[in-house]
Amino acid sequence: MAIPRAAKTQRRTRIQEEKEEQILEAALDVFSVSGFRGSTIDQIAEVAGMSKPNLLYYFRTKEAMHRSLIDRVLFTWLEPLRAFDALGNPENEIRSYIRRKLEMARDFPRESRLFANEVLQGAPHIEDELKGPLKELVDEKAEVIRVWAKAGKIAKCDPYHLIFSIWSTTQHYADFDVQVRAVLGQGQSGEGRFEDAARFLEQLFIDGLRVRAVEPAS
Amino acid sequence: MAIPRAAKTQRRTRIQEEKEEQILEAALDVFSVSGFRGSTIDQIAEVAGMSKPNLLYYFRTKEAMHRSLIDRVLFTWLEPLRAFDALGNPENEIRSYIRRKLEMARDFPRESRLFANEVLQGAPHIEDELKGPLKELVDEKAEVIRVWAKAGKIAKCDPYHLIFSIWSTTQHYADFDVQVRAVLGQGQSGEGRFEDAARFLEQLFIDGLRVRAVEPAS
DNA sequence: TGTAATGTTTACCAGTCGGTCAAATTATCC
DNA sequence: GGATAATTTGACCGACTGGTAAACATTACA
Repeated sequence: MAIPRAAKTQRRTRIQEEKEEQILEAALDVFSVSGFRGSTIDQIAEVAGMSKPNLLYYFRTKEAMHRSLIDRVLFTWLEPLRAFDALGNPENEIRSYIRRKLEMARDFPRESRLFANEVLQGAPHIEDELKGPLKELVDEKAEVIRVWAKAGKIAKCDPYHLIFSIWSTTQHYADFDVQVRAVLGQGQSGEGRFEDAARFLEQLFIDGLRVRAVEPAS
Repeated sequence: MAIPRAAKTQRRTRIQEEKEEQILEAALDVFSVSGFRGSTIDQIAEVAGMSKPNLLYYFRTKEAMHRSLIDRVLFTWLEPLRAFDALGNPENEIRSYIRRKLEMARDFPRESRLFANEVLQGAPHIEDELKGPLKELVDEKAEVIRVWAKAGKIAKCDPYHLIFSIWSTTQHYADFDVQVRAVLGQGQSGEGRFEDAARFLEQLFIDGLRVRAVEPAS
């Protein structure tokens, strides 16, 4: 009859898969620009090309759409950090991490902005994820870096702030894209800026973390 | 009689000054958290402790309030970059710039988030400022850095991306404060993280930009 | 092919949004 | 103290908000 709201059945219809995909795609468009509060279901419906009640047939509330989107994107988003390998060569690992994060900023800017908006506005919907899975993953990788530093493979440094600085510098090119373009001017607005950024950041972090041959006596 | 909307008289009343101050203070609170679209006049009115029509007596529209806030804050915000001195010692200048930006992130996080929200959402209200005054200032300082690099005082690097990286790493501690706290955990949530960040970033940038004693032959 | 489940839409609701208006209150200045 | 200008407020407006109800259309499947 009428009542069953999408997910009541055990198996998901082809239509359900397609439409939910379509909706989340549109939701990503809208939420990533305006944040949760600033976005409206009508906007998302229009981008998705369907009526508002139809959206609400697949996701009962605006919050459910947002939640669903966050869940789906978060895992992928942490992939580069997860790939950080304790057994690899430190310089290579750091270089790879920077490159991967930068590629994600280039290829998935909406995902980056979705999180940026959320965190910027106090992370009201993802506090648990930050304090749980995210913190655990960072703790684990920070320990790896700490060991590297202790073994003299890279310079002594605070591993947490190292991770923060890689996050911020790379995501900057997605989150603050408008500003970057404005400052670089029309000429540099192709994808070349990502190449330049990669070159600069790799140099900065590799040289910045290289162990000084001779420490000045203190 | 009724009509005169605040600024019609030549001289501004004491009350006008006070109330406008009070309103902008509240507006900063609200806009910096929710962005323009996500904020409501009612919220601002409540924080400011006055009625909505009273707010609209001083600022005709929500947009006018936002505009006014941006204008007032932008100048201050660029102060550290403006202080960047072409005649100073490169290492000292960079170190000072990092420290000043970090202090601003610590002392004026709302201002940082106000801009972050705005830029993140496509900078619909400050596009002109970005392409005009901001770009000009950055161009000027980038030239300074370029000359330093050419003279061998710091490593060869793209000055624009250097500036971007200093912006992003420092402002990260204001804009993504919730995330930083979540990852560092309760223990590190005092102001100590700014000290640690300063130490790390100064090391990273100074060592990362120091001219290599011997360049490997290429 | 029939029919039950699934999918879609129109019309609508109560609450909120930005903003106006006129009346009431307060400050200012002679 | 009174006239005049400045300030403040409650009541209100039309547009928009998230969300619902029920009728209608389509699909899957026996």
